[in-house]
Amino acid sequence: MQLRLYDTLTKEKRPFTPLDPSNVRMYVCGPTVYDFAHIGNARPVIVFDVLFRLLRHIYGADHVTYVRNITDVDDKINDRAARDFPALPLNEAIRKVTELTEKQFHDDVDALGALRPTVEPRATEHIAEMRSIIEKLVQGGFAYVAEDHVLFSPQAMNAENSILPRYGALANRSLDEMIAGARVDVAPYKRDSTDFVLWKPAKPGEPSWPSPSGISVPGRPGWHIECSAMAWKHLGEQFDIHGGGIDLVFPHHENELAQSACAFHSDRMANVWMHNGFLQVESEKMSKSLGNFITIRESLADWPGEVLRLNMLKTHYRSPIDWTAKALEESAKTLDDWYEIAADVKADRPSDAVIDALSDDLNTPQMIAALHGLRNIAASGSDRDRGEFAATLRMLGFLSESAAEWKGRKQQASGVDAKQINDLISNRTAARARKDFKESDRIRDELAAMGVVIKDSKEGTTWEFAR
RNA sequence: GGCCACGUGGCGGAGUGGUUACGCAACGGUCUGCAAAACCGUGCACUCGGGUUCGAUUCCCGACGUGGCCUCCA
Repeated sequence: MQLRLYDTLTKEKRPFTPLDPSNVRMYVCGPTVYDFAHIGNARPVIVFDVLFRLLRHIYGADHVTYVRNITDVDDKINDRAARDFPALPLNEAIRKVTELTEKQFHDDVDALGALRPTVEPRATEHIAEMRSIIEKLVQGGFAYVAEDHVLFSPQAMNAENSILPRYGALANRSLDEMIAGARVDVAPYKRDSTDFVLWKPAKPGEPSWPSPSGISVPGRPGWHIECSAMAWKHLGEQFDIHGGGIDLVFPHHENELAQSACAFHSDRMANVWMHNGFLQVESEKMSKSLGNFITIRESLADWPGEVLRLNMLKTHYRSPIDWTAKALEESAKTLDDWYEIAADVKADRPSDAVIDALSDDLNTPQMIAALHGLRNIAASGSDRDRGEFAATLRMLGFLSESAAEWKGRKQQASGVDAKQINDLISNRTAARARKDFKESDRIRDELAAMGVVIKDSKEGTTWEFAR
């Protein structure tokens, strides 16, 4: 089935045609590394990992380039560095914060079953590219220097009657609306309220670099220019897919698009703009003030990463998702079942039904329905059926452990001694053999109190942990 | 205030102009000393009001409700 993707810019689902099938290129906005990533940050990581895997399946693993940046220059990083490492010079403190946070982020997303992107560029290593784009924008008349800042002018962009896209097209709003809706104080050096910063002077002690466009004092980049620079360096002037959270549509992606299109005199930056919906926790917006702020790290203490992964995919990526304990329990139960059936099976080839579901704009709920179908066939079918089920799950980033490892996690988490359980079960079996059902039921209750569920079958008694 | 998205059965959640989503829970059955597990089966739906249509949960208009963006945010 032909891959179809929904494009935020044109607001339609349409067939995906790569610019170059031998090198399909995708850029996704990554983390700003100043603290543990939260469960909301996990959504784009998982969603675009699934897309990455699908593209690799369709075009070949060596023919997809996935770039996810790391933003390591930001006020929040500076604040954190000053707070956590007050004794160090700021630059050193910043490096400590970004290195530590980057490691945390990698550990977390690895646990979620996400493949590492092809390239993970850091903003601070692309200052030259940023300066180069800024110079182009100033020379082209789209940006100007004012009080040691460089500002981009959306008005100038829209005044030019050429192939350039209209500023505001991605967020679907006009410049007039933005001017009318401006609610922040406009900096005095801006010509228009809609102008945004490409480069600004650094405060003393902050990380800084030589400025572009003849500005004599050192400075630092604005937020949006980073992504334009990193995408250009690693994917070229135009590429196939640009992704991120829906909250990035405006202003971040609108501005990125404007910068790149104007700098390269291009009608587009990416062919498809994809945005994942927001995540709520137990029907409430996640926020520090509500106290329902959940980090990936905290979630991983309660659930295997694959449970979080499956849970995330139960909802279509563009819809809002309500993150609840109930849903997680359900996901855990589903994975227990899948592990039992397929974890120790030799993988065959992935199922077309699942590829087809994903090819329809990443319809992961449909994909899961297809997985349930494969599961039922595998449970009573041939080794080949189980091989197909296993291969499909592995392609999607599941079944990274053996069935024993998976089961062992729960035992470990419960702190219960396996030998003690087996002894109790032996005693119960003996009691049942002499028809002492009062005693056998007592033992069963005792095990239940430990969170152990008994399963009797013709072959004997097995047990597992209840959730 | 402006812009946008969404409103499906007890819960989660796809999809479709006329025909089964899927999963969890529930209920019935098989099995069992009784249960659990497993397996088989069953029921339950498309916010409201108009319109278009032979026919709308699906298209259009309106109302109500929920969420998002407009400011750092995945």
